[in-house]
Amino acid sequence: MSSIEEGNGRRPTMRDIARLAGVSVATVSRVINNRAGVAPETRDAVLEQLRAHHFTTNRGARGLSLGRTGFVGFTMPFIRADYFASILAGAVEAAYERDMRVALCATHSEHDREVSLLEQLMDGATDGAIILLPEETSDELDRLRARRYPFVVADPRLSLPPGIPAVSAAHRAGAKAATDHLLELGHRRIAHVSGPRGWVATEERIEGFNAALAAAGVLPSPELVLEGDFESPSGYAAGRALLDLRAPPTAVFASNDNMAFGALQAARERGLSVPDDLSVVGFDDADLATIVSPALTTVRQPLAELGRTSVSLLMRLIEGRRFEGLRVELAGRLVVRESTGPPRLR
Amino acid sequence: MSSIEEGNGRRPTMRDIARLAGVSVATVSRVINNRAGVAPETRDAVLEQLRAHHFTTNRGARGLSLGRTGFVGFTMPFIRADYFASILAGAVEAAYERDMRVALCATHSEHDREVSLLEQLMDGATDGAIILLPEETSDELDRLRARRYPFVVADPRLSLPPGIPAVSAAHRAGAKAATDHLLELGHRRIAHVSGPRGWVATEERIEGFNAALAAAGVLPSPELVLEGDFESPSGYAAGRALLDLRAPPTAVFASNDNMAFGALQAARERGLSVPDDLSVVGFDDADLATIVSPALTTVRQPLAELGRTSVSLLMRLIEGRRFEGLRVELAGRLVVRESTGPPRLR
DNA sequence: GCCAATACGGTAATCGGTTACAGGACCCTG
DNA sequence: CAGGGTCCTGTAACCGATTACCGTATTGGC
Repeated sequence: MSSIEEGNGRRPTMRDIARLAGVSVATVSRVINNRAGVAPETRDAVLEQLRAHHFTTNRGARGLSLGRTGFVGFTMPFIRADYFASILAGAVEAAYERDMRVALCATHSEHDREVSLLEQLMDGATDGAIILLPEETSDELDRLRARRYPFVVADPRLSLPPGIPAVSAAHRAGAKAATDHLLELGHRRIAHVSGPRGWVATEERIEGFNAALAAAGVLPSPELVLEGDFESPSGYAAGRALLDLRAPPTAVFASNDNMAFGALQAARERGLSVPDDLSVVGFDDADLATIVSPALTTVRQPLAELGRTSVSLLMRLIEGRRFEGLRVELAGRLVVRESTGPPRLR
Repeated sequence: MSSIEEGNGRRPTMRDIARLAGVSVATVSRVINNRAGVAPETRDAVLEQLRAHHFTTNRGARGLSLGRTGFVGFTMPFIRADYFASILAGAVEAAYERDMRVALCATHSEHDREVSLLEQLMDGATDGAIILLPEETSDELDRLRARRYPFVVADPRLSLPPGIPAVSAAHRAGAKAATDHLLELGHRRIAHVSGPRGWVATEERIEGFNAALAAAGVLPSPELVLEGDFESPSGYAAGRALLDLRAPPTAVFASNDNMAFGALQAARERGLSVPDDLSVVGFDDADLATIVSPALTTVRQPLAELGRTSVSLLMRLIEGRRFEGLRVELAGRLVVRESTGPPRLR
């Protein structure tokens, strides 16, 4: 076939193509970028060479010229199948549609590592970044913003200073919907297994939980609110503790699915039937929620959408105007499955 | 504080630093890259400016100069399933240790898209790529290799032409271990729910399954081998079909955990007890395997290790010598949990 | 006091694109 | 046929780093 790149392994450059087509690099560039002002025959000649030699434009070089890299950074504490992967998937999808790539970094929840990753992302390697569940303090985020590096916080862990763009889920509304559902079924002793205290997600979900109880005229009992860490074992432990109470709850609202699974397991161990003896509601709607038995009633978080929205917000930041205090909150919705039902009559 | 980048948002360049420190760019470069031949005072002066202005070197420009981008591409069909997430996590980790970034692409199992992604990765945007479960035909992969773009196939879907570096799991050995386990427990009517026929993983696991049976002197019965698609519903369907047989199996070895979960569900529906009435073994050791009840006996695949190994192989390709026909196979191991036991006496 | 060796540090080309600007060819009009 | 447009195309200066090569001090030896 041709000889430029088949044999010697060197990718053809625009200059190669220009020489072969007997034109200048400027013309080749015009053809590649579909700019007007090139005679049809010239265009065809160039296109032919481009195709014959499998030319693709060197992103790095283009980035240098344009001051854009075509990369979006994405830092996350962990890469896992559940929550994180869903958000990531949405972000990758949205980036692809905009002809951007996603540069991935896992921080392992180490603060120093995340900070240094951000430094590295800013190395002109990316045009901006999405920081999922940031480990940074508000101060650090503020400083980052002062440096004019475009970034968006996805699902902030702690509450953020104003002026930092963030995308999060509607924790309060979701928690309220979950609790309302249990109340409507007739439950009155409803427990809550929360996430780590202090996190935005935790506090707002507790608020939603309490708001629902208050609206229904149910007095909250502190003994029914236990703190977990969003991992399954903590849900299991909380479940056991709750079932050991003199007056155990008839329903549990867990702040995420993982902990709900743990609670389910605790109930199963006691030989309790779900939902007859205990109703369980989760939060997230992880893949597992439908696979587990009984299938979990849960608040569906629009995780992929969260990723997508983060990218679209970020692109707006990158492309131009700055926004002050831009916040997006995405609504979830309750998905009722098999793990909730009316309390057993006593 | 300083004035270069705080106010106007432009990142300082080496030229800025050089001017501020009263030296040339060459000297700044020498300092940055820790090269010898710079007087201590000069070095200090430069370092001071570097720090004062938060200089970080522009990766894109450095990439252009050096012909290296510091990016490794990673294409995968999906991000969600935990199989993928685990491998990705390993790869990101390994890349980080080598000061590389991972550029992520999800193909959604669309062949055209994957091919075009590879084109894009080769845009000088990455130094090489890892292709997980490639959609490409062997021909296409061969052509890719002819272009001298370094890449490694992780967990090949179809069997690969020689000369293409690949990292895969020890399917045969894993399947044999799983089947041996069931045989040792005393099972003789053992069913297998396979993956899609033609896939390397499927065929090799079937081979391992058959090898174990043969070694134990058990005649294989074709009616006990059903084809699934690695998704949970297909395992459920297969489970129902198997239990409908005149002489149902006492044990099922599913080619992955998802299908094993489906089989578990089918057994539960029939009111059968696992493992007393039916033993079930999976393959993968997904997160869910320990959460589900009874906890699933399964073959643990070293998924994160698969990602790590892929990166390390890729780096060797990128850094230099070519290897012909480099193949790595990673061993898994059987994890015995609660879903397997001796067959009920008849 | 002179010369060579050595240590530093600067100049400029380069990587592969983009693009402002200049300039040539051609056609049309008066 | 001169002058003015229009249309196409080329030249060359960037983008921000790396680095081969060359020039200049400084120093030490004799």
